[in-house]
Amino acid sequence: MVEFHVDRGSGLPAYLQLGQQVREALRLGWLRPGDRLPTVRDVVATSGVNANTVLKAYRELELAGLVEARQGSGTFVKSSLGSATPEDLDPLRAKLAAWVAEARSAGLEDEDVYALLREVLSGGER
Amino acid sequence: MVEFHVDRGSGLPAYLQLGQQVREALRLGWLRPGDRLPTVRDVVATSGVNANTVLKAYRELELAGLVEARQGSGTFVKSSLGSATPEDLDPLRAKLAAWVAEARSAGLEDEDVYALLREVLSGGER
DNA sequence: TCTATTGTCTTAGTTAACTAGAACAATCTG
DNA sequence: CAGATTGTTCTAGTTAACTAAGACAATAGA
Repeated sequence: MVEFHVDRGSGLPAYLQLGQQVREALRLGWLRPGDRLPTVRDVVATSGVNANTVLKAYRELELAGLVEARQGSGTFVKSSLGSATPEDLDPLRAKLAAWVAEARSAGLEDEDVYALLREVLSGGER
Repeated sequence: MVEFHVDRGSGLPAYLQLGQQVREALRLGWLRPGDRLPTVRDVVATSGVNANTVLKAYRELELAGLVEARQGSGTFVKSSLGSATPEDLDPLRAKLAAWVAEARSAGLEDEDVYALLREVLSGGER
C-alpha cells in the first residue's frame, strides 16, 4: 500500500503531488498492475486534502491509462511505467548509492546532487 | 548571463520556476557573487511573464540573502549556494555522467533516473 | 544637468486551485 | 437481500497566482 504525503505550501498543487507519487511508485516497482491505490476517503483522512482534489489526481492517472477506477471496489493499477526491470535496477541503484556517498563526503548537499544530475541529463546545455 | 525559460502549464508557479533556476545556477557555479541577473524587463520580454511575477521571484531571492537589488543598475548576486568547489564538482560530474550512460543503455528513461536518485537520497525509506 | 535604464509600486481584474458539505451510484460482503 | 464501502457528481465559495497597464523613484552615464 502506498502512503501519500502532501506538502502544503510547496507551491506544487496537491493533485499533482499525488499523481507524481503514484508515477514514481510505478517507476520504482512499488506499485504493480493489479495493486489497489488507497481509497479516496483514505487519502482524505491521511493527507487532509479534499475528496475532489484526490479525485482529480486519480482521474488524470486514469486518463493517462495508468490506473482504473472501479466503483464500489477501489482504484487499481492498470499499467506499469518505466522500461527497466528490477534485475537491471538493483545494480544501478547500488552504483548510484556509492556515488552519492562520495558526493556527500565531498560536501555536496542533496540540492547540489539534484542540480548536478539535471545538468548531466540535459547534456550540459544551458 | 542566465537565460530563463518558464514552462507554462507545468503546474509550478512562474515565480517559483524563476527562483529555482537562479538557485540552480548558483549551485552549479554558473552564477557567482557580483554577477548581474537579467533585468526585470528583460525577463518580461524573453519569458512572457508579468513584471510583478519577476519581481516576486527576485524579492524572494533577496529575502533569502542570495541577491541584492540596486535600483537603477540591476539585481546582483550577493552570496553563493552550495558547499562544493568546482574542483570537487568536476570529477563527480564525470563519474555521474558515466553512470547515467550506463543507466540509459539499460533502458532507463530520465524519469526513471530521477526516481532512482530520489529513492537513494531519501535513504530508501517509504 | 539631462536622459535612459532599472527596480518598485498601485490598482483592477481574471483564472485556476482548492475547500466544504452533501448527495448519488455501483459494488462487495455477510 | 441488507448494509457497508467505494467512486462520483454537484453547487457554492475562498484563496492564491497571475495578468495588465501605468506611474513613480533611484541610479548610471553622457
